[in-house]
Amino acid sequence: MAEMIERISAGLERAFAARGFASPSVEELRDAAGVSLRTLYKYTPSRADMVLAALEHRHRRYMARIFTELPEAQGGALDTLLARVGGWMAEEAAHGCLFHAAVAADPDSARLRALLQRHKAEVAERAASACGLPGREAELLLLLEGLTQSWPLHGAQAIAAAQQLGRALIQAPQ
Amino acid sequence: MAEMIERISAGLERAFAARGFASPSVEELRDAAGVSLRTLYKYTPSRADMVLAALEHRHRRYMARIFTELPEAQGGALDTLLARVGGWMAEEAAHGCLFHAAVAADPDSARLRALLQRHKAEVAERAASACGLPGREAELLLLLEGLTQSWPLHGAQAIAAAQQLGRALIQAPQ
DNA sequence: GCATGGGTAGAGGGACCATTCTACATCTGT
DNA sequence: ACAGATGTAGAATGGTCCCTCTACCCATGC
Repeated sequence: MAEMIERISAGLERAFAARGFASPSVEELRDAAGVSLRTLYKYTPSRADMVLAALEHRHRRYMARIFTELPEAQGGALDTLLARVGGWMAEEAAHGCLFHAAVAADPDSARLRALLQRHKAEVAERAASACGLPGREAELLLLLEGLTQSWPLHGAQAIAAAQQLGRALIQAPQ
Repeated sequence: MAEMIERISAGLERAFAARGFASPSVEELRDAAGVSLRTLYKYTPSRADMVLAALEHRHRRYMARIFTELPEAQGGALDTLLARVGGWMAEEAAHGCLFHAAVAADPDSARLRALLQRHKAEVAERAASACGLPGREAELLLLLEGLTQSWPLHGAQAIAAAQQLGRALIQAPQ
């Protein structure tokens, strides 16, 4: 059933977000997913697949939360975007970006690397289009990544810094 | 001897940088350090200590490479700083910041978290003082982290984006 | 009534790994 | 010459973990 993989992915995402990627054993993941070991392995045939399922679920949630119903105005869109990322950090990702954490925990996995790249590229692209700044994906991704990574250290100050740099980005041409 | 711990730390840093923090076994670390298992455990009594020794060594190398002999001029200093971080990424950290990777691989370690915070705080402080931008640590760290994290995706474009945002930071007051 | 598909519960295999311990080599100062 | 500190080489231990497999339960349709 489609609901089963959704339920499993949601549980896995919760488990990995709370406990990191290295330490939770498959038995802990089973408890978090709320199914039996056999069913867990049926839908995600290896621990690596459990990681991928969790990240795909997170990607969907992140995109939905960050990009839906942004204001139309250029500056307003970017400001809102950055504030939402700050809110996401506070509520969901106090330990930093889950995609980077997954790759760091298993740097040899090509599938994981590809998923990270796809996630970041899609975020940059959606941000550029939402803010009306085509071709500025590099600058926007730099702001978003900088905010995500410096939020644990500077909190609300990091959001303000990102918004200030974002205004400079909009005013500066080229 | 002091040279022994230095040699071990250097080898450990190389091993973790090349293979990540999760997968290398202590035997691999021993080979990378070029000493016996007994000596390795004498200077770093647990695998967690090996990680800390590697990160301390990296911190020293990073600070020395990024911050020595920066130009005096405000804009020149920040431009050079960001270019050097780009060079560091290309040559030494193609897979991203080693400190973040270590914390991601073992999120429960308080010592590791503290070391990450100290490293980032010191980087931000040195950057602010080198660029003559006291009180702008949050903005500078955001730029540096953004560059570090987006470099794997955008390469030289990421450096240019960081430098452009850096110029905006210097011109904008407050 | 019962075959079947999809679920639970949980034990076991086989491999790997961090750490400790034993036995031996080599330098150094006296 | 030799005692002691410091090193190497590598085996043994104890534990954990991923994954598989057996045994069983239960709804649904014919």
